[in-house]
Amino acid sequence: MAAKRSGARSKRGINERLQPVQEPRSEPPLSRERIVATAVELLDAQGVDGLTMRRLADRLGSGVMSLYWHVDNKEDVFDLALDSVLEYRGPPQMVESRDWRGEVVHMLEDWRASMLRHPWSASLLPRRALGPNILSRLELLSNTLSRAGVADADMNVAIWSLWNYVMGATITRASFDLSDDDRAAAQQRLTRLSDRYPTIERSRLLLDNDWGGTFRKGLGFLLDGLSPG
Amino acid sequence: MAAKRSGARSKRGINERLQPVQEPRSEPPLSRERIVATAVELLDAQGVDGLTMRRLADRLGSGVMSLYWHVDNKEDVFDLALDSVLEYRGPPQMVESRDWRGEVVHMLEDWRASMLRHPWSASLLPRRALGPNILSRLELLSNTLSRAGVADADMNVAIWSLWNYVMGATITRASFDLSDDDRAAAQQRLTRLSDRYPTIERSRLLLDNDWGGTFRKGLGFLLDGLSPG
DNA sequence: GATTGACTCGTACGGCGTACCATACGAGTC
DNA sequence: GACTCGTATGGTACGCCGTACGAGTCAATC
Repeated sequence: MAAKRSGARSKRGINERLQPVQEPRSEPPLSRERIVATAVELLDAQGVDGLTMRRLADRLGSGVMSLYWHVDNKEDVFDLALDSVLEYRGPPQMVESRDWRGEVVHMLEDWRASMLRHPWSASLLPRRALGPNILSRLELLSNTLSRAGVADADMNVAIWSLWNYVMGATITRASFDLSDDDRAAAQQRLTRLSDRYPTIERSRLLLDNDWGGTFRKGLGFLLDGLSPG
Repeated sequence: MAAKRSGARSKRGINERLQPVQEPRSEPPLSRERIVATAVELLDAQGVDGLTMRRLADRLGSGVMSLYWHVDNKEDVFDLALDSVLEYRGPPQMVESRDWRGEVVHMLEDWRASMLRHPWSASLLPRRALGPNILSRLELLSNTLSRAGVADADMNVAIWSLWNYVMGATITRASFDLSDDDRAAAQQRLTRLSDRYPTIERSRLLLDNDWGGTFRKGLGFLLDGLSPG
């Protein structure tokens, strides 16, 4: 049952006369854009499992089945929400910089940041198709690498390597985002088994939570390997 | 009523099921192991969404609620199935080889292969905890890199970089495993938009389906970047 | 025989995605 | 005004889901 009747919905009006003052009351009409925006809100607030068509409709003040006029099904909602979150606006100063490495790093860090701002996107991406915003990023990447002198023969490998790295890092980060307590507990569990896993115990692998720094440093290593010089 | 770890069910009669033609009918008793094995079967056959507790029970010839004696809940089943699929037996000849690079490549390729043999595992891993088999692999990796001369300060970055790479590659591969037709259609769609994405169109990024080769080559680049020499 | 603990499972509940269908409304046509 | 028709909304219902609850079975032990 639709939660609230604010009264705005009832005919009530004494006169139907058109009113020049825009009537702002009742919800704006449904639209694909509004549905997607609300879905992102809901996903941000409640995570992947928190998005249900019923809740989405509630938040929109509409009936559940009305959604299906604008979207095909729930999968569709996921696809749209995901792509909507991955738009890229380019580096701050679009100077024709010769700093290809900086450009690549900026775009990939932004990519990661965009996904981490909406952690559900990381776990969603693996099952989704390539939307326009993702393709744009790949295009930009390809372009920059080309200008950087990566050989055509290595281009696809380079792109996929960077893609893999970003995806792996982001998905990992998003899913292992434990509280400090959890992390400490995990490392402690590890310590208890330290005869089994002495090396990773020693390096405190699970305690290290400088995700950003680790990401940047590892990306540097990968670019070292990829760049010709 | 949490299910207890009951180790000792072997108390059972020394022999009771001895030779006579095995009674074809009645199922063997439920057990954690049997549940996990059947869950893997079901996941292989029907994918993540295909696994339901009802179907699992059906396949086991038991009632649904009986499962809950042996596992906590459905999440638990996922965790167990995932870890069960990631066991690693080490390189073929456990020679004390000086070929650290070969060892790393072997383990990571095996990792990828194990997950691709059960494609659901790729989309599952991101949300799961680190099971013993995963930790073993990390331990081995850490060990090998250490012997290879990777500095302690870089160790965690190196491990996570390789982890990221493998995860990204595997998840991507598992989810983009389109048919040839699909792939051609995707590339065609891209061609239609070739003014928008000229560079990736030209490199035929989506048509390249030598996933294994790309994986190996990119891994090589990453190791180049990681290795001191 | 009674008790106990390990194990099995039927029933039921609340929630899900969505198919189907009735409805409402504005615009075009006669 | 009466009519269709495309667009949009949403109530009801169906079948499936995970799992809480509690009753039932059976062997081992007293």
